[in-house]
Amino acid sequence: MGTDSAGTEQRQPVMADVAKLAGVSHQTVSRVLNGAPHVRPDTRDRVLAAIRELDYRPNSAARALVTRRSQTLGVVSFDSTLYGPASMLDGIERAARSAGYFVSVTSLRSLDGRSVQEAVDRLRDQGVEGVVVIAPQTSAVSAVARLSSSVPLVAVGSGNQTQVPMVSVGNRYGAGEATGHLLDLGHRTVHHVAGPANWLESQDREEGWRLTLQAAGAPVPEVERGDWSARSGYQAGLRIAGLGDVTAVFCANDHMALGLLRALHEAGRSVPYDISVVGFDDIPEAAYFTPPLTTVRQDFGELGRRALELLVGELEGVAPAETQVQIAPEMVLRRSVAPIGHR
Amino acid sequence: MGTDSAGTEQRQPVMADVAKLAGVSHQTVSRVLNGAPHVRPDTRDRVLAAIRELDYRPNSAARALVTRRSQTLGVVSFDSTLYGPASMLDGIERAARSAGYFVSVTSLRSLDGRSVQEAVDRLRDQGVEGVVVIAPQTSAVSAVARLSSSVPLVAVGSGNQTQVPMVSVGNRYGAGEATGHLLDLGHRTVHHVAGPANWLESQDREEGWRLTLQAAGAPVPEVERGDWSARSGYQAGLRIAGLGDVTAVFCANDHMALGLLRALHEAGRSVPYDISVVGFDDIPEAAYFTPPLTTVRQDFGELGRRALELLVGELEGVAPAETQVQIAPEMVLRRSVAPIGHR
DNA sequence: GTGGGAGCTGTGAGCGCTAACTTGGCACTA
DNA sequence: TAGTGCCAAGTTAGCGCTCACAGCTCCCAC
Repeated sequence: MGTDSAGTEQRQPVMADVAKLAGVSHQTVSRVLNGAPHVRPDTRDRVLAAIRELDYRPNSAARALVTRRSQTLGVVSFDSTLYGPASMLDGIERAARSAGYFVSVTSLRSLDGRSVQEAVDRLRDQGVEGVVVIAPQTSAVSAVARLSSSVPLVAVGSGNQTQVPMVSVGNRYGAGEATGHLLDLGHRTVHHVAGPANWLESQDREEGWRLTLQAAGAPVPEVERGDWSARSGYQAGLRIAGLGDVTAVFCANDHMALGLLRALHEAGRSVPYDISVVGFDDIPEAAYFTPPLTTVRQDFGELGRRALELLVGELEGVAPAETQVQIAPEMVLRRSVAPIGHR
Repeated sequence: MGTDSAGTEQRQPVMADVAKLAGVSHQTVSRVLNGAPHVRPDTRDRVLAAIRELDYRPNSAARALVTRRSQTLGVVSFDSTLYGPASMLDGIERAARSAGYFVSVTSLRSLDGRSVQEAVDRLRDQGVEGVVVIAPQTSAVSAVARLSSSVPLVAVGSGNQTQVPMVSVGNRYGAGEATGHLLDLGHRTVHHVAGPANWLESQDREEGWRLTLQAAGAPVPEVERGDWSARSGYQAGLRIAGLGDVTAVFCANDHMALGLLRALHEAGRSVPYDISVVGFDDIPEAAYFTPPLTTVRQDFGELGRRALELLVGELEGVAPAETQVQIAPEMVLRRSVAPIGHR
């Protein structure tokens, strides 16, 4: 306790302190802070100087309380260790920052509807203004669709779940391109290592593959199913190597393709001379697999950015031009594919 | 505008609404919400029922304003697209949630001190109670050290920067193990593909490698330097393949090892028969490289968890047992190494 | 009885900010 | 000179919550 009646306590300065130092009212300080008009330049300068001198920081809780805006968005992610979700999160965060929002994240371990609901509730309790859900499992999407939520929400993933604004990649298209490319090279048919059955991306890629085969009159082989991991791709590869008549494989992601490559190598099958392999995602490492992997590139960062754009549009009352955004993937040709019979 | 004077407006219920419905004062509602003692069971039940009926959610801004606690922690990450940072973020988020905190993230694109300062300031403006910095560059660490910040802060990365609480991996130790293992196998020396010179992890791994060679009296070859990417490992690999007398290479991470493997393969050098290769990290895919990669495993999730533990300890006034936590990495043996002369 | 300590609940103030309104001054017009 | 309008401030009232402090009831010891 200082001798001065004002005290010299060691507490954070508040707006009133700035006002006193600058010789104005707290409201004028607020005006300066918020860029309101009708403040004389020299008054503004005095206020700014006082702010600097005291190292004053506005209290965000107080502001949020009165404006009812937290400037914070929530992101629910499934497994942010995976390359895809991590990249989307990164894209979302960057876009959010440049739009003036903070980003609060929460990860899901389990993918049932209840845990999605819980995650969104948690975020909502924190006061987020909107939520992006990165949860591309069918269960999660349907959970999102019937989410009893008063918070604006955008999903990123695949699916034609029109109840919820959504941005996704043209998985069906990309898978079709990959499959078509292999058929064009003379392969009689194309085998498929699919992702988990409950992921929308798996379903769409599988469908794209299947429809393309059917359209070309090619036989549709039984699907091998993995879980996105290299390990599961390896196991699928061992089974495929045992089949004997396989000349082309389309994997639903690059990690599984890596495992497949490994299994084929161990089984003494040469890629691409015996078997051509195509992946999906184009992770940065795909160009350095043995052999370099032909794959379908999707821009995860862009996906995240577009999702955020959609959400911010909704929040700030801009008419939602489209609530279903689709981003086209693009084939990247590398040495893991060859025409049939090429040796 | 209802006929009732109370109105039937469509606004979020507040504590007073719950209190009125339950026939108690707002303070009693608060007590129930915060688990305070001296509330009669049936009163508590009435309040709980009212909360459920109105779907009441406490306003976190109001609570934060009065308690001066936001229940939010900040994370500054460098490139959350990379496997390491993404995994740490994941570990941090999970640990934070179970400790009752929210997590707000912000990504750095550039790594100079100023942008670290900005990121921390931004988080602080948002009202976070503490910050974890995942920024393993020397520049970032020194920036953190002299950060003019009134927020508790923990760094995760390497280094002996004792001014800041820090949790890191025994990079020197791990690199020494890897190098020693290769020497034990009869290799005359071990080449090294290092990470960026300004990353602490690079520096420590390089030092571990160098000291081990020197201790064994082995010659210390010139270092090849990459940037963690498979691409840079590939380029280093091309150079190493041109050297001719190399029999063992230790790469500072698995992605560069992947590129190296690719380059050696293209150059017609067999791994492990001509050249043994060891990586660092043990990313999930390392077991499926061609050949499967011997590497040094570090548990990123654990790293994140420990960092958060340290931070929460600091926040909640627990005596900081240790402010410098070190986690031991562990070698994982796979087929990319062989004794010298083995064929 | 009556004082007093528990157990339970209510009252009032105030966290730091913004929104809405009010006030005072000055220039320009009629 | 009075009236109008605009600019540049100041004043007041909350936002929804928690904290500190009263009360009130009940029960038991003396």
